[in-house]
Amino acid sequence: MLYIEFNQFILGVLKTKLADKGLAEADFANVVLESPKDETHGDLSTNAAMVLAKKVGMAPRALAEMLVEEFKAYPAVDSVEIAGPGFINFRLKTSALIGQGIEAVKQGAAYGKLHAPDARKAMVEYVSINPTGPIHIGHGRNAVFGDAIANLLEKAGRTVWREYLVNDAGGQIRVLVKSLHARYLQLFGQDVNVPENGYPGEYLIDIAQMLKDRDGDKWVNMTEEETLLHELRAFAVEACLDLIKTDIKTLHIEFDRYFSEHEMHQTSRMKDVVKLLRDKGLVYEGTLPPPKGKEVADYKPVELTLFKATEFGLPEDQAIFNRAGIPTYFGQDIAYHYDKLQRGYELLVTVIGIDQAGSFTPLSKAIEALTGRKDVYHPVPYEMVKVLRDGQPVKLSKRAGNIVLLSDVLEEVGSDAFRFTMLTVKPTTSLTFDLALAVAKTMENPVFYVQYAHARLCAVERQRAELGIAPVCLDSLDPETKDISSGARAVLREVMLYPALIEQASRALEPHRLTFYAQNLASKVHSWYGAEKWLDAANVQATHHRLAVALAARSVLADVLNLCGVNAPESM
RNA sequence: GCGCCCGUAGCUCAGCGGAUGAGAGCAACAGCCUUCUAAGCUGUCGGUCGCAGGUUCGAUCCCUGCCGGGCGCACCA
Repeated sequence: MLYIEFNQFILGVLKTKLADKGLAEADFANVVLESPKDETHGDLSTNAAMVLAKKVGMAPRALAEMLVEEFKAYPAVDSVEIAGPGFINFRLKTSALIGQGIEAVKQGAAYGKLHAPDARKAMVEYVSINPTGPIHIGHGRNAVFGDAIANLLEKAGRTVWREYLVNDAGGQIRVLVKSLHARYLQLFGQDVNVPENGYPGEYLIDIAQMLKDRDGDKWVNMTEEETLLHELRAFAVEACLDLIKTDIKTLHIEFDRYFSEHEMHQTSRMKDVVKLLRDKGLVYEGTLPPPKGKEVADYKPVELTLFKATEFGLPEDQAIFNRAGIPTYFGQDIAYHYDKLQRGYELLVTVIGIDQAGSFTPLSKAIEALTGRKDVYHPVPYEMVKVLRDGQPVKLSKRAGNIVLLSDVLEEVGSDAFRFTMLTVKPTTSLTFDLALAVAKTMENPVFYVQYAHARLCAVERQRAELGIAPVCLDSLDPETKDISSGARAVLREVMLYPALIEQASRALEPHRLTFYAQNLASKVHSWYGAEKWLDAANVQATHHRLAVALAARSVLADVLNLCGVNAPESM
């Protein structure tokens, strides 16, 4: 792939030419080869001279001058210019771009696939919502991002494992069972309310009915909470998880594993990790000060097992076990992540709500302590989704029972529109989802713009056959052809940049760049489509050159949509 | 009080660990279908990048302090 090879060539030149300047590997880390914002500045541009000038002890432009001749020697380079404060701008030969187009068509889905810079196995953990009810729209954002990140990492050449943590061991399950039991009793005509802090959602009525169908009145006279918990836990969790899995499936997401917290606690992970941290002097028995900013009437200092988060500059230490000796959420988390490490994963990505920032920060420190590395744990925080219904904000609360269900939204706008829309905004921007607008705006949703481009490219191929024009033979194309218009060249330029997108987006774990690239490429396609007629039975050779470009665009467009988890339709 | 996120065109948002005259989509306005899908194309309009300092040859981007919005803050999840 041209971009990758050229990038390596540039780094090679830099290292050779500046070998005696005492530069370290790290100095080259900031050197980037990118497409200039302004296309009149060429096809690619590097900041190398500016980034390295200071270390080398030369003025940026002078350093650039020194390097230009070497760069000119690269076969695909047509011309090199030094611009502004010291940018080195490259214009590539159109024949080289055509070569990239041909490569893209030939390689298909393999085009843009990279070899990971290091072989560490990656695990992406996402969704992971508690199995206490259906998914709401905010979790949908998590699901879409996690899945796209996993796709991206795979495309970048990593081995990726997708996992959902089923938190079936905490106190919320106890509450769930109590709520379910109340609904169950209601089915038998008893005047019982769902507990104050329980789950009032109507889905539990259906689940209670399933329980009644299965067990009849077996639990009507059972009041022993522990027995109910023991007997109904698995049933309740499974039923709720089924609701979640249905939505996950609608989004075309598949996990490699639903990891059960409950099962993990049958192993010694918890004990082991605490011992490890204790041996490092990071775990001790102590008390926590009263919480700030929030009145707690019944605060009493109690001796707990604590993780020394303050050692890492955090304001408070973190409890690993509560006063009853049961692992806290944080405690479970370090055990779970220790488990991931034990399974051989060394790149741990977790898509997690920003409201849990307080929990993933100490966790990152614990993982740092366990591995001695800072680049193992990568939380991807995302802002909550705010929902407008009839112009009014909807308070998202599972407890209040007025959540906006993902399944409802998907029914209204479809998986493609939902996934693409979620990926058009970076995760740390809070997103307002206007339900009325989502339906009404369907036609102006950018996903249709991109899909339409793909459909057009397919339509042209069908038209070709109808006109009796022979299919394109890639090996007989002439790279030096003059049949490539500026519109077609612009498309090829995007195709050439696709590997750069994969490289950069995967490194930054930023899948929203995929949708921006897709819109950009689609825009170039539509623009070219309007500017020039592609099919011309009287000039088959020129037609073939144009069709080759169209095929390349189609292949890349399909691939980038695939990474987003969005369909690439052949017709619309 | 502390912590995390955000504040860029009327609206929704990009701007990839600093740099070549601030971008896209939508909305508004003006054009383009006897010719490959007009769910499209072409053009116009539109921003003192929340405010104030600082670092630099240069800041939307980095640092500090404000202002505004969202979220979180024991042994809840």
